[in-house]
Amino acid sequence: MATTKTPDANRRSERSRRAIFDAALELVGEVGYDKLTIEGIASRAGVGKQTIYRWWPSKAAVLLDAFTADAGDEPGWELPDTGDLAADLKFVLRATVDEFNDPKFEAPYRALAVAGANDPELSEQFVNRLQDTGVQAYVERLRRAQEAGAIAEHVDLRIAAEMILSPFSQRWLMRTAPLTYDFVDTLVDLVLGGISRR
Amino acid sequence: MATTKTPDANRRSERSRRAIFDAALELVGEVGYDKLTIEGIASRAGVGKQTIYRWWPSKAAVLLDAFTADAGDEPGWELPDTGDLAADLKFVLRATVDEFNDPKFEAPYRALAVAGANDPELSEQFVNRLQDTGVQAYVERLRRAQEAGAIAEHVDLRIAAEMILSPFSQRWLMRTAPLTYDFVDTLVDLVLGGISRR
Amino acid sequence: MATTKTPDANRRSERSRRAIFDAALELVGEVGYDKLTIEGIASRAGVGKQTIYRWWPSKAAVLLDAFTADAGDEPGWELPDTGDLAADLKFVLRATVDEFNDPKFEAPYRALAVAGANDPELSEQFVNRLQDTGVQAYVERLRRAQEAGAIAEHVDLRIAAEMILSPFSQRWLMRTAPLTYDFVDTLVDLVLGGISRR
Amino acid sequence: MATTKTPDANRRSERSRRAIFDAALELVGEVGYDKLTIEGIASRAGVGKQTIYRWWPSKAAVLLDAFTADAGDEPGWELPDTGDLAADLKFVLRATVDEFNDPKFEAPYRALAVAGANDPELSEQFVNRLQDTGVQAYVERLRRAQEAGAIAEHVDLRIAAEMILSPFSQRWLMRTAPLTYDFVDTLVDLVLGGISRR
DNA sequence: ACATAAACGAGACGGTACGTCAGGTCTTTCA
DNA sequence: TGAAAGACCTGACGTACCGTCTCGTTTATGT
Repeated sequence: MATTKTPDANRRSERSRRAIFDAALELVGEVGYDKLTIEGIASRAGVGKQTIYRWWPSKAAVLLDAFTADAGDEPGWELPDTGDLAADLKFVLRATVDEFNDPKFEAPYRALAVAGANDPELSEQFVNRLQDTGVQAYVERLRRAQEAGAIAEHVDLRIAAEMILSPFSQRWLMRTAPLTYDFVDTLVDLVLGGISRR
Repeated sequence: MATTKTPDANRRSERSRRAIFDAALELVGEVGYDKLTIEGIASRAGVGKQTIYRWWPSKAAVLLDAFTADAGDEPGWELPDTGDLAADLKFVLRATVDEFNDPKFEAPYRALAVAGANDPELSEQFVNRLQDTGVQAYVERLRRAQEAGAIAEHVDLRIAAEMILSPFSQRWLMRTAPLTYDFVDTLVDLVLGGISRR
Repeated sequence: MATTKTPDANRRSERSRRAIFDAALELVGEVGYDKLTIEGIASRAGVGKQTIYRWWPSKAAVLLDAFTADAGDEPGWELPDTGDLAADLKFVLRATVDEFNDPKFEAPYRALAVAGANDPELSEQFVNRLQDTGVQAYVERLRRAQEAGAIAEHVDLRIAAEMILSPFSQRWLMRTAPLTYDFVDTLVDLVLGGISRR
Repeated sequence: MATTKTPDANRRSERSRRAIFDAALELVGEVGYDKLTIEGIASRAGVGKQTIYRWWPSKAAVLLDAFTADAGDEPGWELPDTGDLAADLKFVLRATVDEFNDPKFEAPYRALAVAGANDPELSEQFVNRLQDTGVQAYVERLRRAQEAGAIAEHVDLRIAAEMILSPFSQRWLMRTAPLTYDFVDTLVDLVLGGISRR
């Protein structure tokens, strides 16, 4: 049956799991991802190193679990639909601006984005568990707008969502410019209206 | 007399500098950024470790110099201007698709993008020396289009450029989807025309 | 009511005890004493670690029991007495040469000798249960020879026994020289006759 | 030429070497050989672990070097020769009794004897560098006595020396009985005269 | 015959030390 | 005096076992 050394999850210590998550999130905020170490997490959590290695393959995996356990991103998340697409998008994006400017959120999320860029396997998990849910919610809202006739039929909604979200993510990840309400408002307007003169 | 420890750049060995760049680029392609080490570079380059530490503060800095020395991105780079904005953008973006799909280019560029995300100081250099030149070229082309009346006056051209480039970068960096000619063509059309029904 | 945690020896599993002994003796032969581990014994014996810790305080104690259970050295062991002291001693020592050159015997016995040298408590048990019986048998045989007038009255028989046995043990333990029939024959003659010229 | 990674002994730090020896000898006295660790030595010596691993293959090797560097046993060591063999032997053995009863000496020497018993390679070095010099000195003294006619010609002097030294070593190593002046005096008399009644 | 309590197998746990790798500093030797 | 070589201290890696501590599951009475 090829189980090959899988530890018994039933006997797992919930207390340790929580302590490891807390320690990981604290430490990544304090020292940054590069200086985050398994030993440091174990020590802060009051846990043996082996208890971490038993359940996770890398510090990135620990952090990913810690982050999702914490910020649990309920899967069925949805954007509001007041009928006014631009307003709805701006509303949600402004909230996201606040979230991404929160230091509690920033350190682990940036660390995961970065670790993912180097490790395709982790990247997939990161994207699936954290980014895609967000993108899907946008695509869904755009789909309803398209059905209501507000968006042209030929438009690829996935790409449309990326036109909104990627400039946002990119600015944040690369720190090329601050994330402001103005920025997202302008972005939404340009995406909806296009840049060409009519 | 306040130089305090700055080595004399005149006496610097050009041979060593080149060897270090070559070794760094080779190795990052072979083992990836995480497993790239100063010792490895020094050994491959036939150089003492100190020779690296004397001139660069980190492996990221070495790589950045190596990459820019190699792919030198001449600063006065410009987009073509045939009068057809959409065609010009698509032309350049298709070339960029090919470039980003080239393994030679991918490893170091991704490494730098990632290292930058965690290190604001490096990030600034990376952005200034590699990304901004690209964005500026786009902004410049868009400005000419705006002057020619093809783009509405109120449009923030920087954000417009990001609407094109960020979805592209993001897909590549996060590997969320392959970079294709179709994708960039669609992207250009949507950015120019907007997604709303007229 | 001061029993505090003594396990009930009646309920003890004989099957496990045997399996542990077998595993310990096998493993000490295969990997040596230093690399002998409690976990290894438990695993080889198909036994929980706790079952070992319940009954023995250390791997040395397990090995000591395993060895004595196996090579049980009946306590009332005696040297032959044909009337010819030298011949009797040589006969027994030659048999002992063979025994000590048997690999089955060597690994655990050496391990115990060594472990004992570092651990006085264990040493006592080892000496009492394995070595003293041997020495006593020699002393006994010498005593009879002394009573028969073959050995001078003033001789300390314990020391006399050690003069025979210690060079033997020492050569074996330190591997300073091979154990041969010649060696023990010569030894017996020298001990009996002394080295001085008459 | 097959040098395979041998470090350059010229550049070696004498300060570190000494500190390691001191730490090893101190620690083996304080905690015993089993609980002596490379990490402990490194830490006590204020030295990196790698500096130990660079120069020695095991804690036993460190201890052996430390002990011989300290108690340097000048190779040309000789027993006194007053013409009275018994007196000379007793004199030297009484001094050795004192030495072996000195706690400073005991811990490392016992540790080495024991480690050697389990590791043939180490054993050889231990025997060559510490034990053989002693035995040789005895053999030498006995040889002179033999030449002077005090010892029978047929006597194997190596075995004669072992008859004196092995009971001594054995008692000490196994703690079977205390080392006293009386013991060594008796031993010498019995070895010289034999135990048989004349 | 059955209840019950102990020993049992299994193995997760907090730890310690292992032996290795690389970081960044310092020193020696050479051209 | 810059550079090669590489020893040094430091600290994290991932692994192996330690001895303790639950978990169900036998097993062996003792009522």
